[in-house]
Amino acid sequence: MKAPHKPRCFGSSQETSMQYNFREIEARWQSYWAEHNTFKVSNTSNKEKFYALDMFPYPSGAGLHVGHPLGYIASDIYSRYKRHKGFNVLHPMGYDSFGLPAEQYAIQTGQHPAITTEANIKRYREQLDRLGFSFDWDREVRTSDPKYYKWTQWVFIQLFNSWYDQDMDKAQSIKTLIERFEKEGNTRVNATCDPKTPEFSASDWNGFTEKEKKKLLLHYRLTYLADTEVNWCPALGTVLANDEIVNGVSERGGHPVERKKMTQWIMRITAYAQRLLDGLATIDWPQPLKDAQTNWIGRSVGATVTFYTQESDGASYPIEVFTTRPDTIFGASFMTLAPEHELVAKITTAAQRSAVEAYVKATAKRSERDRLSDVKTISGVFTGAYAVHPFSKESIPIWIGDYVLAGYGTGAVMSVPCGDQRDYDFATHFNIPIPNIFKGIDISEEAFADKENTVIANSDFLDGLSYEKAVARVIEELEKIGQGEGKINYRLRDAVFSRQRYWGEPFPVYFVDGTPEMIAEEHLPLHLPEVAKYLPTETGEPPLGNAEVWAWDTIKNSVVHNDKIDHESVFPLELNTMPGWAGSSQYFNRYMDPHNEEAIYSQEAIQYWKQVDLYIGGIEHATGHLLYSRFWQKFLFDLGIVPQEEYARKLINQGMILGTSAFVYREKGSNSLISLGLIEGKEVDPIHADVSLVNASGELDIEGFKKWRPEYADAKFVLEDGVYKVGHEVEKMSKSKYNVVNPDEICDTYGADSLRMYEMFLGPLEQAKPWNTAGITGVYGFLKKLWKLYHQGANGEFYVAGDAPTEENFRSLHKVIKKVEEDIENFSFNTSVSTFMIGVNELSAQKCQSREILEPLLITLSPYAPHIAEELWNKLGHQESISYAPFPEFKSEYLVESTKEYPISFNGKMRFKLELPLSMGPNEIEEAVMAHEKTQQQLQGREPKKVIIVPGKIVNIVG
RNA sequence: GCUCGAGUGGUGGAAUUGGUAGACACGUUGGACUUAAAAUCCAAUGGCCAUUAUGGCCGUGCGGGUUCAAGUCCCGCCUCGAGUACCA
Repeated sequence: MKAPHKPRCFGSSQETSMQYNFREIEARWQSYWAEHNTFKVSNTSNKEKFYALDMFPYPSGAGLHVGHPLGYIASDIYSRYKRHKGFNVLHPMGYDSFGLPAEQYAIQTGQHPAITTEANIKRYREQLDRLGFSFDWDREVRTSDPKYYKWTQWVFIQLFNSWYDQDMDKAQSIKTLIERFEKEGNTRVNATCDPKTPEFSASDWNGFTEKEKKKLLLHYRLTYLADTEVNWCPALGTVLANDEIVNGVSERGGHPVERKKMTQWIMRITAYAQRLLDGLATIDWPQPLKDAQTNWIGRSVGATVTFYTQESDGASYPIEVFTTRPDTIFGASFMTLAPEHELVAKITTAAQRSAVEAYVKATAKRSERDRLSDVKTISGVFTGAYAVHPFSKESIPIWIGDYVLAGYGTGAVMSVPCGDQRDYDFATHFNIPIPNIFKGIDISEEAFADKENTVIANSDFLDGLSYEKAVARVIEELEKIGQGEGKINYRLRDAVFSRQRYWGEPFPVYFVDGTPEMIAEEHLPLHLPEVAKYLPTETGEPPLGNAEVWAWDTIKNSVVHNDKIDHESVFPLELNTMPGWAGSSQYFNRYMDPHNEEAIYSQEAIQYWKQVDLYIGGIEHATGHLLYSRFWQKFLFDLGIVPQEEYARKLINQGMILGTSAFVYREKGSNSLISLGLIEGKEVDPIHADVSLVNASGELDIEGFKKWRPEYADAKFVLEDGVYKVGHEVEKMSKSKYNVVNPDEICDTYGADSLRMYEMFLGPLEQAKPWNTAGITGVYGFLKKLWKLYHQGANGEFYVAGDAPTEENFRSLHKVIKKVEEDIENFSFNTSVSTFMIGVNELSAQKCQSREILEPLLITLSPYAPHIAEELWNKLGHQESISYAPFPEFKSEYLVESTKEYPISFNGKMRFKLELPLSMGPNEIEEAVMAHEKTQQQLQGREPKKVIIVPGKIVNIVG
């Protein structure tokens, strides 16, 4: 046996204070902050408040990868900066801890989702703690905590007890509605309600049974029960929202989705459509996000028009249509109904009946997905019925076609083939006439849909009018004959709020004789019960149907065991649970007063914090959480319990950090893996290789790969230059793509400060950018350099010089202060990291070890690299944390730098270079340049121009 | 199809809003230190030409335009990415 090797590296085994020992420093300051409650924040302070919020995470079992903390780092830098600027900063964190993965895991293993969730949260917390965030953990919330979901249930009850008064344009207590019904019925009530609500008088109302009244009130409540066609996913055993479906399959798992009728709780978000739209103008959110919400709400202005069917057997039915082009009404040569339209069966003639029925059946069979993917094929069938044109009184045929959607507008359209391409294609296909109502426009090839250049013709009283005038005129005429009115239509649908899942908030609802009742507020929360299994029951009821303890005793006001029901006042509870967005729709307000058991939050707390000043999170929530939470906030505003109608003043969407995946290439039909350079001309399948098995030059650790993937243990590796080279591709960072980089490992190797700075350095916050571990050595080197600059001697003792810094030292420092402050204010964190590197390089070259320079430099640096800043701050003799030290003020006198040459240009198409002494200040330069300019201008007989000096830059001349 | 966003070295990206394009970093190359490696430090690094230094020309997806001056503004294209999808 040989003697054991000497240690490879002397430096690391003999650590002195010379080394930048980030592991020890970071661990020490993290526990210091925790012990001293450094970031605990009070609701009473003389300071100005600032609220910086992150989208709270779902604690998944995979833990954090380096992409997750990007937004948290940015908000933490901003929070720390604001503390230095003297603000009282609320910077909380919590967990969106209800969700499907924990439930799926429970189904597979039988382990309660709460246990999984708890374990995941613990791991998340450990990972977050290592990054040195300045969260106030005393304010942590978890959506799955009964103390929290009590208030989610509470908001639900408030929604149930409210209706939307369009005259007041706000939500009102349902009691006010009942009073009006008792006095005057519903004919004069202008509410957002079910369009199929019948009209009734006061005496009608007073004559209704309690059950009938309750049923009618559901037409008005802001959350209501209704039978709806929903997206049912058999594999997950649950209903999905539209935004949980991607390309016709479930977002999670990719399972097929079908249509199914179910009784569901629904949120009447459509009541707030206009306010959700208007509010966007008042908030500083990214334009693409605003656009996404605007499109989602989909406001369109037009008119409703009622056509009556031609009388047959003494019956004539009204068909209401919505159109954005009422001006083209004289061009309507047919009508089209959605196949699901309720009048289809009534108006179809005997001769057409079999054809129509066959068509309706055929379309019902086609899944939503087929219908969407096959938009080119034109299909439809004639009903045999005719409608009477409201003005020309001509008969126009009524067709059905699947290009008309039952779910939008009224499910029926007046078809104007000359003005709409879909109507045009339909008319051409079925040989329906295409009358032209546009002056001087050729419609022989395609429809003319341009509003701007429209002059109406062949249209009776609309002839010669422009689009705008014609619209106004035709609406006037329609109202005269009672067959239509101006109308604004929204694409936004009411949001289904029920999920057939276990791991979510239970509804505080029980049923008496089939009608829903709310559990009294003082008995909240209604706890999630234990169940034997997490799947739907044999009878197809949601998982809560498996609970033994699951009915509400109205006498004792408590949940009872099903088998202990011994009197008649025990009623079944709602078995659905709330969707993921329930808990996330008000958590930002709860952080203001998270332990309050009397109220959702105290008025003192919300009046102090008011609203979020900075919200950072991903754009993927544009039409989900970020829309629903605005809806809840507006509702809570109507109730008078929040002071702001919009909860987040400014929002930033951080871009995703992408992973770099590695691939090996297997030749088709063989078990040989071919190196990247040799695959050309061969048919190969790319196979993901774990990125940890690849070195910086893209060479694969073959033995490691064989161990990791035993099925390739016997594979033949075809090498180039003696090594196996992998291919690379940038993809979303994900466990399944084996490209995940763990922040813990980065912290071990380079430290949290390096990780924080590097994540910022990678690129602009809003932009997607690939992770590259190799690049972190840049910022790591910077921190080491800074450390070394203030340590000297054989043992590397901490050292600062007491003597006054030079002008040059100050210049370097103040450049950093100015730029970093500007960059933080503009959220350009990437460029400020460069600024630090330049600054420290300069100071290092100047051999500046001055205390007077180091102190302000550390405060400037501390938002980015809090641990090293805190350590050096402490070595300077400060007893208090650096976190609240005032941000240094930048002094402009240090920034005046004169360059030697000033190119001067002006209209004479000439260019001069002026030599000026370096010592000149801006005023002197301006004078000198003006004097020069004057001479030149006068030589050419022109008026002199104003000269603007930009310090350190070129001379500007403005006319 | 529609809406939005983006195209700058080998790579990630700077450019104070029209004013010396390529800051800073990675990577690469060369050098110093070392038995060697690591670490550290120094130098070079958009392309082409010239070279004794000074230098010259081209260059921000493509084609035009405005301007003394354009990565930046205007017009017309091309490519890529994201979202949305028969919305009457």
